Amino acid sequence: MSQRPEAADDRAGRETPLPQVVRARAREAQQRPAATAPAPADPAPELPVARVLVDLPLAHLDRPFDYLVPARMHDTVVPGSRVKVRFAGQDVDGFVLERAGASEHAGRLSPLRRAVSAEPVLSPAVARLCELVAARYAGTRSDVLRLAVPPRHATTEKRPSPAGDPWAGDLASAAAGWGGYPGGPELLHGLAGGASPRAVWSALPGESWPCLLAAAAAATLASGRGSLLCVPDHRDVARVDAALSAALGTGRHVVLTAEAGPARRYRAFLAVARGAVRVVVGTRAAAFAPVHDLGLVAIWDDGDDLYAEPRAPYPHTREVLLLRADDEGCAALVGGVARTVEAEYLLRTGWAAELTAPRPAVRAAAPLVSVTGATDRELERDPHARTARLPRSAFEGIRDGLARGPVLLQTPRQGYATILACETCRSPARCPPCGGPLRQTAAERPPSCRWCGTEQRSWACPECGERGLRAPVLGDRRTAEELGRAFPQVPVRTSSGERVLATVDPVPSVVVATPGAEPLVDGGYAVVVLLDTWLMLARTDLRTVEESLRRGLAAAALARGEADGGRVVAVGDPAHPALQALVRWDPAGFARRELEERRSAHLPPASRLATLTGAEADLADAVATLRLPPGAEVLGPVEVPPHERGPRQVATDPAQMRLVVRVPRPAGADLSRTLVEMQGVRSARKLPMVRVQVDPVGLG
DNA sequence: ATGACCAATTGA
DNA sequence: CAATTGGTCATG
Repeated sequence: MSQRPEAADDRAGRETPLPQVVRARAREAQQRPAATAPAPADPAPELPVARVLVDLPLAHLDRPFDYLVPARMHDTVVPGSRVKVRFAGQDVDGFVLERAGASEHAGRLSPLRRAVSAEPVLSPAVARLCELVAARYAGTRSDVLRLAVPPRHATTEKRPSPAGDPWAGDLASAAAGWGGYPGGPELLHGLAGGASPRAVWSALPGESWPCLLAAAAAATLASGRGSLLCVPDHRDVARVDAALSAALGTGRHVVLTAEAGPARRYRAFLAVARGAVRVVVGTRAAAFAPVHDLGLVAIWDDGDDLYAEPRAPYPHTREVLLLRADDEGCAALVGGVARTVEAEYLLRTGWAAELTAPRPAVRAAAPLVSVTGATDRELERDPHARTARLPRSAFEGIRDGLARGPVLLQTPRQGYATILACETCRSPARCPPCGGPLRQTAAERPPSCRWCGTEQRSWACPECGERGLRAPVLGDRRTAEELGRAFPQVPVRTSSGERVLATVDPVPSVVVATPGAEPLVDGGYAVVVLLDTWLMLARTDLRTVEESLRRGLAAAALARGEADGGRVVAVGDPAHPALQALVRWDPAGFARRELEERRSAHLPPASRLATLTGAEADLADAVATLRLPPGAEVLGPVEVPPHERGPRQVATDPAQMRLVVRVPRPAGADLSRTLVEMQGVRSARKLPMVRVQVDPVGLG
């Protein structure tokens, strides 16, 4: 520990300069008594070699290293356990991949420094999965391992996991809900019989999908196999948790989320790793859960952006689960009310089968959807509507719905609320120099750009030439206040951000919610109003149209069916394809068209794409060393928009630039391989790293 | 990362 | 000539 200041002194030249070799010897001599070298290794009698994956951030060291297992660690050092080893002069953490009788390595092996515990936290299947994910996303196994294995909690490890009989799934009680889907009962029987079907499931609006997921898990359990169910957030986890308790009884499944806190999280993880439970529900971190005898992976609403992991190498939960299904040969279920283009691609390639209800059943379960334009002329007719800034038909819809039950208003998130738009054509107002959104900061000031701060005194709409601006949406609180004045006889509540309501009572009331925060209501909403959809639909990147439809469908699916009087009013452009898909309740058709567009635009999932981010010179250098497969294109570099940059840039930092590399989908593995190779070379040569993201979610 | 080694470069 | 710097390589 005392070497560091001395080394600094050496560099500062306070001592008489000595030849480097002499200095190194001197330091070594000082170090030897301090570092209590363990007694000369007395290797384990059997399998004395441990293959260890060392936790290092360096791309070129992403491979196993062999160590000698001292005899006293023989029982503790099991495959998948944690160890500490000496590597390049420092103590580092590692996982034991396997024990071996001999090493390929020619040199002498160092002994393991310490066996941390005998708990096999990294199963062979998960170790393979980490390798596959690292390869797919051009990252390192140690980065993926940080996502896959939760931090150790020693106290929890000492306690045994409650062991029950993990088997005996009950198929009969759960089968009912799947009867509404042709192929559904067959899916369940396949799972119960040990088969591994793969399906993209378009759930009916209002479907009690947690029960169907639980039924699938129960069927899989009946075949002696485990299940892994991923859902977007902890509200959904709670619903599936309850459904699993109903289907399996208590103690047969476990909840795995990061929110639970380190002790509870590790406790649940250990129960799975030890095979005490074989059914897991959780959020994106659960995708790596070491479920024994995995028979089924399932993901609900795979278009939710919560599935995009924000830490390197930025894997997507759906892709992790699909890699796993391929590797472990288990069943896969990709379900949702909406359908992502990636799910559509699974159908197109024949990887999965389609599981959809017949058209009449969809019609019967879906609410009646209408679209209304938001013209000021309509607003003027009704003073109440004007106060709430609602089109008249939406206002009337709310009034009509309140006579029959609760009404839901979905408003864009608060972040959207301050963006200005053209008064005439509703195009979002953007800053001419940088393209950032314009906003009004104070009533007396001219509008300014949120990215570069430039004030715009003489803005004119590039679409229609008009000069008028309007603040299109009020925040959800303000909307709620104004609705409260318009409908004083009913309660008005909000659900958004920090205060999300899980449910509301099935009585007349108004609920204002942001996307993803809509409360559930028993029996469904009488009316659902989607406010200002044009605002969300006008955002720049390609994903947002699909995303808007997904959110619209999710809210609309909470309304009663048409036969029960369920109505949905969407405020926006009736000609917009996303709103037409909503009116027809045709998420599959929309996904098909969207996939076709992506294909012709050479965008994922029809192509595989990676972004490289860094200083311009480093990018040029990096891309020059790539061995790109045939058909590859390099686009850019362009400057990274200010709002996407990391926190606080020093003025002297070179501008962050981004370029895009794109290849046909079959060459995706080649692209990832050459990116890994490039990162390895850069890391070994101590060159500045460039950030690599394969198929990033929010491109644009 | 850290450290070792080698070759080219600098300095008196 | 020695000392320094910079690139490359290995780390078990």
